Amino acid sequence: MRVRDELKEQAIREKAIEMIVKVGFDGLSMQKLAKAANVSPATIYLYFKNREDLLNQLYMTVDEVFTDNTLKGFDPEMSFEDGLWLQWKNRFNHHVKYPHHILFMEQFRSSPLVNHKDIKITKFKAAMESFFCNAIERGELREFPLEVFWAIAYGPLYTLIKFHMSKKSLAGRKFSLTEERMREAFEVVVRALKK
Amino acid sequence: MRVRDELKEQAIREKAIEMIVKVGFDGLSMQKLAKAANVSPATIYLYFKNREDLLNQLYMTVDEVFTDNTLKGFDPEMSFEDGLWLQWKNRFNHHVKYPHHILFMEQFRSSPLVNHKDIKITKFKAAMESFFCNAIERGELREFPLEVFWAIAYGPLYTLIKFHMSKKSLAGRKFSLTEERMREAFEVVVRALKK
DNA sequence: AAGATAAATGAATGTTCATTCACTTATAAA
DNA sequence: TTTATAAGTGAATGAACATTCATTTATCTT
Repeated sequence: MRVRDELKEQAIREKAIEMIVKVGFDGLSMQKLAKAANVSPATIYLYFKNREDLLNQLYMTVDEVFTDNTLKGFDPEMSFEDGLWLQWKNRFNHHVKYPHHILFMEQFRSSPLVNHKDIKITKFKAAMESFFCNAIERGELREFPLEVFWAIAYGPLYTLIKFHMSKKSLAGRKFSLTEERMREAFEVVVRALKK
Repeated sequence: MRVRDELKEQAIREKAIEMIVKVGFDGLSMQKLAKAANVSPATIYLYFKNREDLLNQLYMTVDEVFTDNTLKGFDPEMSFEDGLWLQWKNRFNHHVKYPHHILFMEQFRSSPLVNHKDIKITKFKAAMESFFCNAIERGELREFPLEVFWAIAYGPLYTLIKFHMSKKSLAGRKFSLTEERMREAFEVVVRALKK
């Protein structure tokens, strides 16, 4: 029996994300992907039921890596300040390590294809929610709806990450998100949220 | 000479945005669009050079409407608190009035097609930058890089708008962004940014 | 070494796509 | 009315698409 070549599947997955980021969902064709991954078009169909399945599987994998990286060293019982700072660092590091992923995720999420099962997301969401709730119960935080917290706690970070990733600059010079600047913004955010 | 029927162009534009939001860039075909707009495929090509031109024109129009709505009543000389609050209200109202637009914009921006000329954007960016700089010169604000300000000033608003637009809920109940909640978040943000 | 099995393939299939073209229709000017 | 002109059309075109299939190839078991 011939054995499965895992490198082939890897190549397909990687090239697919690369292509989607470069040329959009619109531009991703199975034949071009096959060529880019050095594989026959038919081979793709050994690993993925069809184009939609490929896209969904990519999304699920990318999301899993994100969850793993984000929860690294994290515990919902941490103090609010420590936990949120760890989240900021984890998320920043993740997006720097996998620069393609954030673009892919954004495209995927803003496209109406999303149909994926929420296996890990639930675990992730649960950890985040219990983190916030613990902090509120401990009386560390001013009382807001969860969404308002979430927005103030993470909104700025993602806007900063976008600036960091972007080739363009807001004012004349290109913005680079150092840990120092991140800390600066973080302290403003935490001071605003804490009691 | 036969006269141009502006309703036809309008129909094409509206249906295109509708379709893109519903079915993604991927799913938008010229023939389906023609059918949806009650028009011959060839008619589309009277108003738009080709598919790409159609998409770019849509983007430019949508962006122009956004700029107009956002700058309504706005003056870069306003006090920081008044100006930012007006921005929050303007942007929120805009996105509620044109719920398709934000999804379309997001898809467009996260797709690698963007190629549009920056005519109005420049005017818009200039207004925003001078607004921030004025506030800093007047000594109203703590001194941060522009991007850090921007991130703290708008990041939370957009996260809130996304929650408001989303069908899904973060905790059990669906979140609705009332002016009261917006004001609540706004005050936290302003307090964090002001000297 | 032979046989069995699943991986891998290139070429083929039928479909859908963006775009064009020869033609018809409506209207402004004469 | 007639004529000129541009709007509007349905059908056609060739390219590109997702997917399948008859074969070939590699590797495990015996």
